[in-house]
Parts: sequence; C-alpha cells; structure tokens
Amino acid sequence: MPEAQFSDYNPRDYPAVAVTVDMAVFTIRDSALRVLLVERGEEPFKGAWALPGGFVRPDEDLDAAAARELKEETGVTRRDAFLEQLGSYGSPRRDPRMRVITVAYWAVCPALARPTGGGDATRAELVLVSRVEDRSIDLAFDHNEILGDALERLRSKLEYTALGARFCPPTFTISELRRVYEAVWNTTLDPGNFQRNVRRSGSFEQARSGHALTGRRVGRPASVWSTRGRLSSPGRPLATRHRSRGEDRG
Amino acid sequence: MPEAQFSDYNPRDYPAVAVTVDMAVFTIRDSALRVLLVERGEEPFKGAWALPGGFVRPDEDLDAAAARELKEETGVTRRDAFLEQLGSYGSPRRDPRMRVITVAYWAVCPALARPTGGGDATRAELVLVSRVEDRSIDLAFDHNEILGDALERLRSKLEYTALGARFCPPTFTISELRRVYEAVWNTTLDPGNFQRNVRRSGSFEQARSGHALTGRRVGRPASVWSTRGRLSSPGRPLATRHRSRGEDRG
DNA sequence: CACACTTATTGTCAGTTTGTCAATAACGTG
DNA sequence: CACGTTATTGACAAACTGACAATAAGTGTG
Repeated sequence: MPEAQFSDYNPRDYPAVAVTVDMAVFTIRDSALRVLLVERGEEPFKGAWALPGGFVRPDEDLDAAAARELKEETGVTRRDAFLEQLGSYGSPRRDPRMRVITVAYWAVCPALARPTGGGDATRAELVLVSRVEDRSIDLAFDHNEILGDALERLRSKLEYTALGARFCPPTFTISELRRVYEAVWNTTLDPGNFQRNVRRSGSFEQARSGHALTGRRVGRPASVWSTRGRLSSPGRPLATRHRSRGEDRG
Repeated sequence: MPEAQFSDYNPRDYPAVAVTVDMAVFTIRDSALRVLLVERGEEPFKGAWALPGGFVRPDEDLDAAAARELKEETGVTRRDAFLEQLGSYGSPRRDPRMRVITVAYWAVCPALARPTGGGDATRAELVLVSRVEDRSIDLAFDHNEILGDALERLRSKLEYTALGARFCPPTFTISELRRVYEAVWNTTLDPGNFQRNVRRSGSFEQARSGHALTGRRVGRPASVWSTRGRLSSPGRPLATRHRSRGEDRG
C-alpha cells in the first residue's frame, strides 16, 4: 500500500504517536570515552539514567530537533560538533505510556566542560562508557540498545573516516589524535604507523608555526595539526581495529 | 528536555503525526540494477513514481512494518531478502497533507519475477536505477533523496560486506557474483582478482558437486558457490570502488 | 654538567596485499 | 582441427602493514 492511501486515513481513528529524538553524545575526558546521560525525574524509570532527548516539534525537521536538543543539553552548537542520525526505534512497548517512536542521533564533541543539563534541574553527567558497557549502569527504555548501536557506529566510523578529529580541539598533535582512537577502541596503536597514515591521508594539514605547548610536561615537542576537508567522507584508514580470525565475517 | 517530560504532554494539543515506512527495493535483471517503484494513484503527485511503503501499525515495530510491506509489494518474505533500516526523513513539509515522518528501509532481493504491486491495482515496475540517476524519472515526495541515500548505502556496503550475494540465488558462480558488483558500481572488475578475494574471504563455500549448468552457453564451466555466515558483517573487501585521487577524503 | 627518562619523529624490514596481465583449462561452433 | 569465449590459476612489481629500531628534543635529578 503506497504512501498515497490517505483517502481513508483519519488520525483520530488511531492511537496517537509521538516522535522524539534521543542522542548519544560522546566526548573524551582524561583519556577516557564518556557519554552524556541524564537522570530521569519521573516515571517510568524514575531515577534511572537515560540518553538526553525530547520531542520533535511540529515545525522542525529531525536534524533540527536533534541540533536544538544538543544545544540545550550541552551548550554546543551544531557547527562545533559532529551530529548524525543513527536510526529509529519503534517497538510498540518501548514506552508504557503511549506509542513513541524515537529517532536516535549520535554526536561527537571536543571535551565538554560541564553538561548544562537542559532547561530544568535535571541531573546530567559525562559517564564513562566502560561503565555502561560492563553493565554497572543500566539505562532507561531501550537506551541500552541505542547506546550500543551508537558505540558500534562510532567505532566503525573511526576506522573509515577522519571523524576522530572531532573529539579534538581545532588544533591538536598527532599523539592526541592517536589517543582518541585508543580511547574509543580501548587499544594501543603504534605511534610511528599512526603518524605515517595521518601524513599520508590528505585529511590533515600541519600548522606552519611552532609546536604543541599546551599540556606538555616532558618529551620532545610535537607538531600541531588541523583538519582539512570533510571528516566524514570515507577514505583510507588511519588505523584498523584488531580483529581475531574468527571475527572475519564470522 | 528529557524524554520523561510527559507530565505536560497531551497528544491532542498538537497536530497529529503519522509514521510510515518507505522502501528502496533493489534487484538485478538483465545485468542491470533495478529498483521497485509504484505509481501514485491520487494527489499529491498523482501519476508520479514513488517508493513503495505504508503506515506503521499501532501494534507493530518498525522492522515488522517494513517486512510486511515488502511481502505485500514483492511477495518476498524477510528471510529471503536482505532488509535494513536506512534512516528517517521528517521535514515538516515533505507531505502537504499532514505531518508524516517516514522511516526508510532498503532491501535486496534475488531477481524478482514480477512485482505483485500490493493489494490494490497500483501499477508497479522494476525501473532501471540509471533512469532515476540520470533524472529521466523524478520521484514523488522526498523519494529522490531517499533513493539516493539508499543507493549510496548499497554501494558502500557492497565493498565492506558480502551482501552482494543477496542479489544471487542460493547457489551461484563467482562470475555471477562479480557481475553484481559490476552492475551496482557500474564498472568492470578483474575476474582473477575477484575470485582470489572470494576464495580468501571465508564467507563463501564451494559446492562439492559439479559446475554451473544454468544459462551457460559457451566457455569453461564454472564452479558453484553458496554463502556461509552473516553476509552483513564487515570484513575484507571482495573488490574496491575506484576512487580518483581527488576523491580521497576530498 | 652528565645522565636517565620521556615523548615525538623517521626509518627499516619481512610479510602481505593489490592491480595488471599472462597462461592454461574447458567448453561450443564452423 | 582452429578459433572464440569464459573460467581458473599464476607471475610480478609496486604499495601497504605491523613490529620494532634509531634518532631527536625536551624535562628532571644528582
């Protein structure tokens, strides 16, 4: 039945459906990957952690709704973060109150100072992703699944795009970028090989002046880099995720 | 604002929103990539081609809605096709009648005989993708955009997964599989290299008996293969899309 | 000051992969 | 039989990859 069959569709004949956006907002602090969570203030799941989100307004499109919520929750605007749709979740019973379909997004921000927590007094925190992954924290609704999918998307995109740079400030050292990969993938990468790939990729350009000064304690001063072009376009990997033999299209 | 703020939400206070699924169903016939389109029977866009789709029912989740529509439009069940969510489209004015958010899906079927065209008399056709790409055919609503995104997804996934086999019957020759890649990417691939990658991938197994008999006219008889494992898991490419230097994360 | 340690950068090397092309195998047709 | 066609296997040079070494450029300590 094509989308055209409105001749017999009356919205009042069906239970209402609400559409929301939910967001997995990732950042890195203290070399650890974190996700922004908010505490639920009412039932269902009162007191539990959840992904931030909200209703899509009647006059805004989905991306705009997500960008608005991102701004409200983090103070970060869309131009300073990576934001992309992840997918929609519409199990009939994901919310016991009514039919709610959520369009999930994921975002990457440079280190957030402190979550602003939205307009009300809701409690928000940058929670270690490892704590959600090891089930120390269980999320409300189907947010465990959404976060799991967002993590897999992030980890996958990290390999094929230069998106990792969105965790960094506008200028950064190659080691800082490498440490993004190490935090997200929970692994270590060879500094020499990584730098070779960064230099070869064409997605980064070296600053003409000077070396990194910020945060340096000891060791050789590093050169400073910035990004060039569209970071989400596929290209050659800067690094590859380790896969055991059995995982090869297993 | 978290998803929790239902304390002041009344669905009747807002314009109703309908949620639909739309599908880009791909198949290959006569060595050419085709997409299933239906002709609209009423305004808006009366007479125009559109992607098949329909309303999500109150008691079904999104995947089930898509699978149901796929069955209605093609007669193909979910277990015989690849079906995956592509993303949601929710521009406020995508449909002039009311607020409609669509969750787009894409599917891959072995050669469809003839589209069943759904329950009513709507006209359906397997249209050459090239005709939509070269703008010989313009689609209704935002379906041009949806189809473009689905195509890009298909072309990208073809590289990193063994999904191309879903265009083939349960058993196939390596050349048949290679011709899938050639049709989707609109290119030619080296037979020797392709076979080397198929053999090496671990995603395919050779039939123990015999060689291809069907459709062979001339030339050496080919061995017959089938798939093994999950075709959508990422692995080593069977082939790579040609990219000019300028497209490398340009 | 010398030295140890740390971090950044460049290089080496053996093994693997990739794309182009050749050689051989197995069929059908005239 | 020769030839054309399609399938399969192989050769080869260039490029890539991961592990590790060597050198560079700092800081801190005795």
